[in-house]
Amino acid sequence: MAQELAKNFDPASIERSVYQRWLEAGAFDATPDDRDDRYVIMMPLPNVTGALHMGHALDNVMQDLLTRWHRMQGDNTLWMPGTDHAGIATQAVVEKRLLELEGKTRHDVGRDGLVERIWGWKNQYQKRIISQLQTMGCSCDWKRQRFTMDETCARAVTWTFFRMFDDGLIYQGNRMVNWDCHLQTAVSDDEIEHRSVDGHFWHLRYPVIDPQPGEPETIVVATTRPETMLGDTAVACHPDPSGALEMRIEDAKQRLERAPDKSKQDIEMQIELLNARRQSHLPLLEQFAQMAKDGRMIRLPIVDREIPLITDEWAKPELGSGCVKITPGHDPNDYDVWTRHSDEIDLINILNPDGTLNEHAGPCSGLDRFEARKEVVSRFEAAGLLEEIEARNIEVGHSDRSKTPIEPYLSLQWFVQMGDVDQGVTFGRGTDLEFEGRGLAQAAIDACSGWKSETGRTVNFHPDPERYRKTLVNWLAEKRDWCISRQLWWGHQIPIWSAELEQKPLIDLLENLHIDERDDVRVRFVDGITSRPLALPTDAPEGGGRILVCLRDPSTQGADSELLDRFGFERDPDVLDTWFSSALWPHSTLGWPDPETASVEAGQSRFTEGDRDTLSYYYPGSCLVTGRDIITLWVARMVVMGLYNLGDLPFTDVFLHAIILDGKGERMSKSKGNGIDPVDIIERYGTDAMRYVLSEMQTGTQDIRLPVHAISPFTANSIDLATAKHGRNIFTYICPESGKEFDVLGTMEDVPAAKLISDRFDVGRNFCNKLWNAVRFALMNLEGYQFDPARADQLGMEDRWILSRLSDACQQVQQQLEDYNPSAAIGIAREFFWNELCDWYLEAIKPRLRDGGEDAGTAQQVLATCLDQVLRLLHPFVPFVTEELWGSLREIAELRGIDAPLPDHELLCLARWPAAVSSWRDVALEHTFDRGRELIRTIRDLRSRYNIPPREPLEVRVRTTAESEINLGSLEGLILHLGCISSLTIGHDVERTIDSAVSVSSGVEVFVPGVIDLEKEKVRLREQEKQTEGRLDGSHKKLANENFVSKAAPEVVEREKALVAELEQQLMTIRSNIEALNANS
RNA sequence: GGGCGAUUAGCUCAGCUGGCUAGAGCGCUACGUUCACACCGUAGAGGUCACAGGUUCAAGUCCUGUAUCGCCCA
Repeated sequence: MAQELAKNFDPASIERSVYQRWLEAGAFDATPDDRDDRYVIMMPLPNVTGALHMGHALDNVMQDLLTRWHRMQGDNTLWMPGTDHAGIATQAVVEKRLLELEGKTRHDVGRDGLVERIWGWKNQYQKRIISQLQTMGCSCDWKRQRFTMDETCARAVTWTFFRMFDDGLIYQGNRMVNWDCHLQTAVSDDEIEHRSVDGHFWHLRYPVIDPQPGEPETIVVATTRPETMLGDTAVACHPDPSGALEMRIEDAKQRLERAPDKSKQDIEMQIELLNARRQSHLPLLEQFAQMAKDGRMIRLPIVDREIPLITDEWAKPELGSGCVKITPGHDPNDYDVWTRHSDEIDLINILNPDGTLNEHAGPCSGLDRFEARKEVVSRFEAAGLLEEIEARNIEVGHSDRSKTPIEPYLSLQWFVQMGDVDQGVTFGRGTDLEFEGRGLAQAAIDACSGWKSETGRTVNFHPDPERYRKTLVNWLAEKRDWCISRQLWWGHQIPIWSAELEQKPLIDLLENLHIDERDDVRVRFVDGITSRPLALPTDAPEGGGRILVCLRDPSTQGADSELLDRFGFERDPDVLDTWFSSALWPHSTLGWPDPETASVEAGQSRFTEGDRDTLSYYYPGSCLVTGRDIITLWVARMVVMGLYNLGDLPFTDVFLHAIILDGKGERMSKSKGNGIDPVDIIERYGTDAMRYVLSEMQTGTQDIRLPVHAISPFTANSIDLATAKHGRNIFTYICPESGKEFDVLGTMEDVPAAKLISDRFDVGRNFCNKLWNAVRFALMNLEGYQFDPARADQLGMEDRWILSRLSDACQQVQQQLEDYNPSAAIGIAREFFWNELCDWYLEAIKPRLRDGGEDAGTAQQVLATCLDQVLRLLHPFVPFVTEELWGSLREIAELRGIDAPLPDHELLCLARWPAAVSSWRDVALEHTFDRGRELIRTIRDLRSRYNIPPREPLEVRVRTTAESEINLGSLEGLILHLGCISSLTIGHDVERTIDSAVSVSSGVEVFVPGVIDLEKEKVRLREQEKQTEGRLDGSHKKLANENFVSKAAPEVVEREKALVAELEQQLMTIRSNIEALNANS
């Protein structure tokens, strides 16, 4: 006999060994083989900045769900795990620690020293992350695990860069970037959060040089960043203020017509103001425009620089003085103005990379930008040039990483051209799928807008395709170039060497490189803001100039880099944006560009297997699973890179799951102090409990609220963080019972740390325990069981019913998973398992099992089959408990099935996914069974109402129609047992005895003699009468309405008529029972 | 400012293309521990579906507006 299971499920006692069993069996290993059906998920690689939180848990549980489901369906399934170096984020945390612990900056330890420390950090967190993923039960192929900076991925990065450089898609240019003065790097638009802060609008007065009689002696400009005036190179006014104001007024009038009533007043006010302004300001504005045309100059205070008054449409005549200061070096709009007037005005950079002002800032040089702001203001004030200070709420961009204000900063950066290219772009160069496209962004737009790759693939979002497609397309449609350089030390260093060369050494270099024979070196000559390739030594331009050399694989091209050194070249110190390497993830991990030569670390699976290789077998993949906040970052870039390098899409489906929020509805994150570590949940509730609840919460579009509780380190009680009082800062709280302070981030040394949990996981723990006990029950009752296909002909009513329900459940779970609806899928599985199998079937067969004999054998066989199928059905959601129970079930019931044994496997995770057996489905029988269940519930309700103990045998008489009489009759045994009934009479002619309690439902009257409280009975029946009359009244009205009868669908009308007939019948029955009661009292 | 979404029982959420007497789980109330499970069983109470209009024979579901909240973009 199999070993008896413990009374309660203890997850901790099985999880480790079950996972070990999977690993030892190589159950998750993916190897190319003959199968055509493959399923490939590339993990959206978590970054090594820190440990995973519940958001990652959800993301990975969803991936594991899909992976296990497909693996059980027999697909050749690969789930590729890995981690991301996350350039800026990781460098930032390590630098921060370096400063905190050792008081050093990155410059103290140097580039190599810092990078070495980051590798140390990476190793530590990668280990932690992998351990978290494994604890969660993730069925990844760990033997293919990659890191974005390992050799294979690094090669893919430089090859892609090289190819894009060669295609002219990568260029270097001076651009206004978002500069993080703290981290001293450019950050992308995605890495900025806009915050509304209390700021000021300073109105500064600039003197006009030699004003003509009647002209103003000063011009007022306004700014939120006064220190930028030090970099002003012009003041602009509108060339045609009158026309511009006219246009604004016309515009407002048109808006007024379309506007809803509530905003009409606002717009009318605007028009009034514009009109007023025409009166008050227009003459002056016209004068400014004239002065600009006359070439009037302005004397810029403090730095004492002469700058021109120019006209440009960027100046808004309706705002402020109508004049605007132009700082092309430090404002994107002003930079645009500069591009239009570059022959008239200068461009001055006043900022050092660290946020202090440089030598161009005159007396303010050396000051920090915020000190300089004070200094400038006070100097203006002293000079009597400060017109006004206006308090104002302003939007300031802050770096996501350092949380410091971003400065627009002009610097030399590398870009990928996303927009359309004149000569077009070749996608999938050298592959069978090669095609021409207009540009990178356009190709991605097309890919989710009906375009199909050569292999027939396209991108679809789930579960709300159109909504998220729009999000992506809207973002891509801007076709903004992608700034890929970062001034960091951690990441993929840009494989470019540059130098200024005269013609002669340039020719020498080209000859030495054998440039015309090489496919791994490219040289370009920078020509203004564009560059052109030098393919032959004879291409070298006469005057020489700035030369860029790109190496395809610097790690193996030592000779080339030495040569470049000799010619005075320097390698670009910048590294690539992290997303550049993560965009390649779906193919770099498979060995691209060449699996044959891709490097494999010790213990890892190879990229080639016989004549098959991972790249051609597993690319293109199947599904990307991620949060919707990352559509633009991930999806767009992966699609672009997949198409560019391989000509095909990295995935066809994008499953966008919910975002995890805390009890207050705020996004969960560890750094906010509301983030739960999945491992804490697992320790308390078990992995399966966590997975069950996460799956249940993943509905369609609804974000997930998870009220966060802290476990008090003092009392071990749980404290709701949504209502708890904070301690000395936002990461500490006060334990209400002990009054002591605890910390939720775990970073404060002197304050005890609390674990964070959520009681929403109770549900999952309970479910697993129920499942455990159902199998435990089976183990106790399957003693001596032998499989016998002949029993298929001896099935009882409840046997056929549960098999019918099982078949339906399998079909529906499958459907819901196909629709990316885990919540509905697990809901159906739960409903079947708990409310049908446990609540009804198990209870129904208890007497049969007790009595033994052949009928017990049949019940055993059906029970074993149902549990077998339930374990399979639940496995992708709750893998540990099902795998463990699978072992126990197989031990006691070697063969399971009805008319033939089901396909078996030693490991559940490799067993066949249950298919709905259509011949088991019997809707009519289900209907009859439902009537029986209703009857039993009615009897239980009567017991409850009259306080009859559940086990006291009852005599029950049922009056019903002739048809139901037969149906219910077939369930007699079941009803007797489950209703705990001593005698049951069912018939169309059964009479009510005078002292009977009565219950009336559709077509059935239930009498229980001898337990009556006449008054109670009458009150209840009258209530039911009233309710039924109400419903009947409603239906009558509906049917009396001619429009309803003529316009509604015929089946709706039919249904209504049937309802009326039923309700009328019921009402009659109720009334006759009331009459009988009245007659008796 | 532009775009997208949400608002349904005390709590957390389902409710597809309009046909509903609006569901589930938790919580709550009453009863129940010899016979798998108290992390359980049985029964029950709980909702003018945010608000105001409209379309329709029929609106939780469609349209318009209002309020509140969230996300993305500028």
